[in-house]
Amino acid sequence: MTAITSKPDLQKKFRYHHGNLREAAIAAALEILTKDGIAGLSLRALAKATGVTPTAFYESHFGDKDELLAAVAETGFQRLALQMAEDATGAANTQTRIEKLVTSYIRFAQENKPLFQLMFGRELSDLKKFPTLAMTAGKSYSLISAALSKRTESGEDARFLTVAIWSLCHGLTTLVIEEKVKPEQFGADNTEAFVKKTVALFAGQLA
Amino acid sequence: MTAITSKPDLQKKFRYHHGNLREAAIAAALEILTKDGIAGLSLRALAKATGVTPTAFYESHFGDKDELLAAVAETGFQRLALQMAEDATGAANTQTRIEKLVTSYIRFAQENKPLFQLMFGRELSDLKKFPTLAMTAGKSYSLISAALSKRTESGEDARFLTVAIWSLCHGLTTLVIEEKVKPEQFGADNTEAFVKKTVALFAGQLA
DNA sequence: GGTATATCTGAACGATGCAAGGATACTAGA
DNA sequence: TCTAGTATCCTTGCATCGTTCAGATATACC
Repeated sequence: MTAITSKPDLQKKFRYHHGNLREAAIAAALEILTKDGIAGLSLRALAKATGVTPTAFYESHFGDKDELLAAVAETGFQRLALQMAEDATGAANTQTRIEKLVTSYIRFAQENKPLFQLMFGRELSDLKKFPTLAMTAGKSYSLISAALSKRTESGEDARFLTVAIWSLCHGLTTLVIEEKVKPEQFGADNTEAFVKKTVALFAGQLA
Repeated sequence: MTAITSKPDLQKKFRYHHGNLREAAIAAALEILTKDGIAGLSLRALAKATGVTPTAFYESHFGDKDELLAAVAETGFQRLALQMAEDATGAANTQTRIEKLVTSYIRFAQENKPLFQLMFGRELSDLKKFPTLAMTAGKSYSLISAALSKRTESGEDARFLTVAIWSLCHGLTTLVIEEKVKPEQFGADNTEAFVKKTVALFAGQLA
């Protein structure tokens, strides 16, 4: 855990009855998520956690349960981008930078499985309804893209490589999380070694 | 569509009231799935479609709704493996065979989006509960694996390459389906061209 | 034909997301 | 400081969901 969320006295600017229910709801949702998974994340459970009635979230803060989930997912994307940026600092060259980014991505998914499932789940599928979410979600994509743009001059090739690496990264992560692929199948002792070996396949394109 | 399922008179071996409700339920579920998505696939809707009471599925055919979903997903995996095998027949070499397999995978997901979402969704996450499903799901993996084993002698490297390609394949598919990545970003006119370009990255390892 | 068993029905329970209208506490203007 | 206005929250209630349980019914077997 090591809750990143600061104490429940966030901004008390708009403090009426509860005092910033929106932020409290998101924080409580993240806790429930790690404890009981997506299935346990009901509005009633959330209401009990925040000391409020199940219908208190409507109209004022979230128009919908999906809007709430979108807000939670958005903080998830922010954390992911943050962690990736941190883990990739001080990378010697493009290749090791990509390695670190991908490894960080997988680690985040493993340590925050339900949150990751929510972020890429089906309930938030139509991004037209959540434009802010779509923007935030693009941050981790931008990190990979930025790492490549240093080496590849042609915009065309850079975009191609970005999507390819980002696909491989996301695919491996998903398959590992859902246990469709087990680490034994990697042909390597651990995930990190596999990632290194995989990224090495792109080495020719990175130089 | 083009229902692969043969007429509703499957095996009438165990025909009691309805006559092979299990197969009828799966067939109806596939129809509802393509029409209304996973959200519309309720036991009550399924009951109405098969002319039966919502509780008729329990005990005798499926112990659970998840068991029903698992059965539906299993036929999905069967169809996927079948389509991939068909699409990859007559491939000149390993590389084009991989290309065709990956392209077929993506096409299946695009043409059967809700089914694909169910197959790799979160509700069937713990495969320990559905051992048959896990086996069937491995078929498409085996196709890629088999395509590679012709060229790579070392089992170690073959497994590594299989997971890498299968990850890239699944990742791209997922991102495209959930519209996290749009075809414009491919740097290519269509999906097929992108796949070819991507697989070409592995070319050095395939020869 | 009679009995056992597999299969299906009917009613009901608890939980869910959500809509509508009333209550309450905060803010702002006088 | 008092009052009006509004944002926030509560209460009640509805439709739907998966699921359980007791009983009805059709099929299979002898």
